[in-house]
Amino acid sequence: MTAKTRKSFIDYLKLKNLKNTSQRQAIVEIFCAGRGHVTAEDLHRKLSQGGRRVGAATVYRTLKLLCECGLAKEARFKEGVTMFEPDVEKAHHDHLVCTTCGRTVEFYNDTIEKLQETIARRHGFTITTHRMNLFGVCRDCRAKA
Amino acid sequence: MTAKTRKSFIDYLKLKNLKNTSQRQAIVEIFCAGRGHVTAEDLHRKLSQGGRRVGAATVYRTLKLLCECGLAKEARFKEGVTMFEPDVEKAHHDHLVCTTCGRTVEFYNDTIEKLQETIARRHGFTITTHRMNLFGVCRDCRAKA
DNA sequence: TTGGATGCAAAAGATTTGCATCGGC
DNA sequence: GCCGATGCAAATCTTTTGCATCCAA
Repeated sequence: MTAKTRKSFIDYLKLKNLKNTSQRQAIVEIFCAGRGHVTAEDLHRKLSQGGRRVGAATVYRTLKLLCECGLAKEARFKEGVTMFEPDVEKAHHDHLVCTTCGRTVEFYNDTIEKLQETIARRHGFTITTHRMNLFGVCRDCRAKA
Repeated sequence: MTAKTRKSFIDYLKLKNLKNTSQRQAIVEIFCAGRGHVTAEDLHRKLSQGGRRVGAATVYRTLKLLCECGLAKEARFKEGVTMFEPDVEKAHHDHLVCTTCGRTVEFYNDTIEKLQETIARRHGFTITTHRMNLFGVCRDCRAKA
C-alpha cells in the first residue's frame, strides 16, 4: 500500500514535470502511515517530532498536490480546520462524526449514492463530488453522559 | 414571516436575559429579508449600504445568537467562508451546489433522511444534525462550457 | 544549467476578543 | 444603576504568497 502510494505519487510528479524532493517523500511517508484524518499542522508536528524539519508551507503545498492526484481527500468537520485523509485504493465513503469525542466512522450506502445522482439529474446538475457528514453522539459518549 | 421571526428572536432574547438592541433588530431585519445564503461580511456590507453602520463583531455575535435559537443555519460550501441562511419555518433540506457559478438548489429527500438514521443507529450513533452537499455543474454552466 | 522547490517571514482572510464606553431594562 | 452590548482595534488561527536561495534532473 504505502509502497504503491509512493509509486503513484512519483508517477504523478513525473507526469507533471515536478520534482521528487526529500521533503515530499517525507510528507507522503508520514501521511500514508496514518489511517485517519489529520490536519496540515498535525503532519507538520509529526515530522518535527520525527526530527524531519519541513516548512509548514511545504506541507500545505504537498497536501494540495496529493489531493490533485487523488491520493488524499479533504474533509471538513468543523469550522476553520481542513482535515486530510489518505485515499488509497479506498472506496468513496461518507462520515459519521461524534460531536463529543470527535471520533469518526466511515460508511458507504449505495442506495443513498444512487438517490443523490437521481436528485441531481432531476435538477439538471451533473455531480462531480459530494460530501455527507452525519453529526451525532456515539455510543460511548452517550453512555458516559 | 418576518414579523414572526422578529418575534421569536425577541422571545429568545428575553428567555436568556439578553437585550433587544437596535443593532440586533437591524441585523435580523436584513438577514430575514433575504432568502438565500449570505456571509457575515455580506450582511455587514448590506447594513452599511443601507446607512446602518454596525460593527462587524456585532454581526458575527448576532449571527451566532440566531443560530443558537434556530433562526439561522450555517452552511459551508467552500473553504474559509461560513454562509448563513434564514431557517424560518422552513423544513430541513440539503444542497446542490454548482461549482462553476455558485448557484445552490435546495432539496429534501425523505428516503435519504431515513437511511441516514438507519446507518447512524447501526453504528451506535444518535444523530443530532447532518450536512449533505452535492457539488457539480448546473445545466446553464454546462451549456456555456 | 535551469526551472521548479523550499523556508522563512510577511500577508491575507475570516472570526474572535479585550476593553472602554454606551444603553436597555 | 447594573449588567449586558457595542465598536474598534488588536489578536488569533489557518492557509497562502513573495522572494532569495537551493537542488533535482
